Amino acid sequence: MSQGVEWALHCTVTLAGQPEGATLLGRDLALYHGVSEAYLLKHLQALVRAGLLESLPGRAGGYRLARPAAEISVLDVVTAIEGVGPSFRCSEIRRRQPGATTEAAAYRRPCPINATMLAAESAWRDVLSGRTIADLLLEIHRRADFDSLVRGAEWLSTRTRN
Amino acid sequence: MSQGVEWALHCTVTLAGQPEGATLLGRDLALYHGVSEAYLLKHLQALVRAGLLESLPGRAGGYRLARPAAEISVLDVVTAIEGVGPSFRCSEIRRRQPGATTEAAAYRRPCPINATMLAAESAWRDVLSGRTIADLLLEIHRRADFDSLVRGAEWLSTRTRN
DNA sequence: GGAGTGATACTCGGATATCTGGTGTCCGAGTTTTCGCGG
DNA sequence: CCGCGAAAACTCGGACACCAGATATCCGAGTATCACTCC
Repeated sequence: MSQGVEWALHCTVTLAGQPEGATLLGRDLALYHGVSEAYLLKHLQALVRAGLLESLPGRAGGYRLARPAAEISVLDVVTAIEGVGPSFRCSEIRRRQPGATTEAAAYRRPCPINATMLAAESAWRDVLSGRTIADLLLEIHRRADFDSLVRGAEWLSTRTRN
Repeated sequence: MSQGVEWALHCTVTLAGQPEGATLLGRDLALYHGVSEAYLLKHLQALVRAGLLESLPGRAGGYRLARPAAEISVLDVVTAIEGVGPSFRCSEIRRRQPGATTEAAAYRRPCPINATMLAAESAWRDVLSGRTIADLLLEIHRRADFDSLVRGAEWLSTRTRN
């Protein structure tokens, strides 16, 4: 799985902790998390395309959530980065084995191997779609070291726009 | 996810359908599934290293299951090919954000983001570990086209060894 | 002083290099078979 | 005819190229700001 997923999730949670309507620069998000700015922009771009973030262009630009954090699931962020397709892709090799029939009707049901893998991915998705960014933000506020949290919030507050 | 996982699963199921103790050549497994022989060997090798298959060297060589199909889970095969590590890897970027404490005690708990991803992967693993190769073989025998099944079995029977 | 206007500075967006891991292939190590030879 | 032995044939195992996708980066499109000018 791409490293960008982690960055995207942290950035989304960070933006969720900002005041309503406020924006943060991609540059500051990169600085805050200690990652490459140019590369992070590429991932933020993907989040914008997926409709999770809003980007304001121009000099007073920045990023902010496109909808409430409680309505953005972790799965939304993951699929925005990784793509929507299943990671396991069945190439239907059963049709190539000797003696296999050519009738399409025999292959309407997915082969059990594929079905199993898809079921596993479905379970994976269920967990991720059951957790929202708002949940993560709340959890972090509860679990994190208090002083670190305050200092981080202070650092961000000096960069918040609007 | 690697294409080799699909090949490995099909080969393992195929071997599970063979008589007790009988072997099949890697070459025949490749022919049967219509895939590259040399590349398939690479994956079979991984299954042997993982202790799922047994390989007999020499002229009378071949592959067979190292233990009963009912004791080989789908997860075993997948991890043999893909590796045991989680696909999501947390780089602990929370420690790099401004104002973060350096005390290790604050980071004993995994960050909620990582915890969520790990929980999802755990659910994924649970599904795969709950399904055995024997289950898949039974399911295939039930669902597959009967004639194709018979012809496939005949083709294999001429190549079975021992 | 206020409004209009052009230049400017700054931000995001897509197009462009680089590199790691999956994909694909090959030849050598090792074992069984087989053929030949001798008893 | 039977036992023995060496050579051969065949199989798996690990080492070696190749390529797609992730990684990393840069420059251009677009907009709010700002300074300057004019009324």
